[in-house]
Amino acid sequence: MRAKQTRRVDDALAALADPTRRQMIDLLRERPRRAGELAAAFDVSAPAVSRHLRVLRTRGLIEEEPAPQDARLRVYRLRQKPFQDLQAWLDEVEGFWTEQLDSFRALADARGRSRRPGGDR
Amino acid sequence: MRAKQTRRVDDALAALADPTRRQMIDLLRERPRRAGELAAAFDVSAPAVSRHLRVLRTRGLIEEEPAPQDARLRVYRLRQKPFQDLQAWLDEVEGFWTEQLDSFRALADARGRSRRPGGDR
DNA sequence: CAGATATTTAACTTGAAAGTTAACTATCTG
DNA sequence: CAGATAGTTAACTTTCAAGTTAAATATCTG
Repeated sequence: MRAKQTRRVDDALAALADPTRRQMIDLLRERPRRAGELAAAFDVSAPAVSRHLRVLRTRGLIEEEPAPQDARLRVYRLRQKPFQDLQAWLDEVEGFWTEQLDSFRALADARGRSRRPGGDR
Repeated sequence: MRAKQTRRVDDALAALADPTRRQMIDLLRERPRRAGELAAAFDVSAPAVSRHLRVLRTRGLIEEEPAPQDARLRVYRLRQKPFQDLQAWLDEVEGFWTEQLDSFRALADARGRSRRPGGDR
């Protein structure tokens, strides 16, 4: 039913697992940027940055296009879809609290959260 | 000043990077579960599951408490905060499209998106 | 054309992550 | 108490991600 979506969420999460890539997203969130701009922002070598960008691209989080004025430069920008997918997944997870917590937390609070009169399960 | 929040988002993303852990969240989303229940759901050994749970716990995504009736059992449940933090971060990222894309894309489209025809994407 | 610039690919090293089996701890049950 | 059950920790192996430097590719500039 949602195997493909699940796959995309996993892709996005895998891509975002590395803090450097996470920060790259934060930079690209402000505006599209060239590879060199990003490389300057992080204290790692250019090849390392290049590989991070490749990961982000193959996982679908960003897209690349050559800069119009100078074809040596490559400009990277965010793609929307994976972030939408992530949000959709998080909304599902949030259901845990909106659906269940009402009844559950009411019960938990009622019994003081650490005591154990038989309640759940 | 959101260094601490950034840290938490990185923690959450690191914890969710592994697809097995991602699926564990999906199971815990339905209801709190024991370690053994989760182990049964995944085709890996119990120690492997135990370690995944530890990662999820130390990164703050779940919490553990002994089951009331049988202290051998440990019940794991989702914690809300990291997911809220993630959503907050995603909302920031989404700003890219709502704030900037309007003007940016309008401009890009207006000038034909690049000097070359066709190749794009 | 020669040299500089931007970025990627290649080749390699290293550290950590994830899996395994075996052993340990704690708790329950007859 | 003896044995079973639930789960974790220990010790080890293997795979892989991320970093590095060096070389390659492509494009711009004088």
